Amino acid sequence: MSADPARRQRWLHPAALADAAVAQREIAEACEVRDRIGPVRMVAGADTSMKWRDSRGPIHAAIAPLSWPDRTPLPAATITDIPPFAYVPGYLGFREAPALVAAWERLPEKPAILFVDGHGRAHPRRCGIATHLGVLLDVPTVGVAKSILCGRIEGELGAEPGATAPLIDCDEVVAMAVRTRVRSLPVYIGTGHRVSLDTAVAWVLRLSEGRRLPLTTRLAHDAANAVRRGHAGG
DNA sequence: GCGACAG
DNA sequence: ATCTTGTCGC
Repeated sequence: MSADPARRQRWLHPAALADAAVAQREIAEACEVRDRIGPVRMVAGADTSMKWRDSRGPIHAAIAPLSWPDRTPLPAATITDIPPFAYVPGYLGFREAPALVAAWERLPEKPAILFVDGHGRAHPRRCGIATHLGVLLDVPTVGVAKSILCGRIEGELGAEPGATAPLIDCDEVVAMAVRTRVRSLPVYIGTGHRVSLDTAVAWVLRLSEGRRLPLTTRLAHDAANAVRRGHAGG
């Protein structure tokens, strides 16, 4: 898609953890922080679901599309896969991206922007799962995370919906803490790939609809859970 | 060395 | 991420 097969293989299935860190730095280098988005007639959310305390069991991935601007949910593309290893903070992409890439390939039509559950550049090596997936697919992605992996909020975050405060790591703005709903914890929005930070925040706000998480995330979460519950032993 | 740590 | 029940508020 965006790289030669050998490099792509290392970006998706690194041989060891040390190779994974190298791959993440390469992906971060390939990541584009400026807007490069086509006509938006469809957007989508990406999420995975798994059994409680079974970090090595099967993961169920879903990509849930939504027509734009009418916001009509379209059939989700799903797949069940066995992750290569248990969850390790900082390496989420290697665990979930293979299944999400497979789900993406099952979509009859490709969305213009993909909203991913997790961070974009707000990662120690600037390679959260949103960036990881975006570069692999060469698709515009936005990271929507519910908690911080690294960095700290600069200043005070207002209480009104729409209020923002930068998330800074090593003197670099890596994401925005955004209040999407009154009296709710903030959400951390970041560039995944080919979407600027301002554009990412604007899109999440217009998809929030008075809830903490954007509609795309909610639909993907529901679709992934539905697959898990319909799965043997789910 | 110790604590922190997306999903 | 995940389980489960209840409770509070618009």
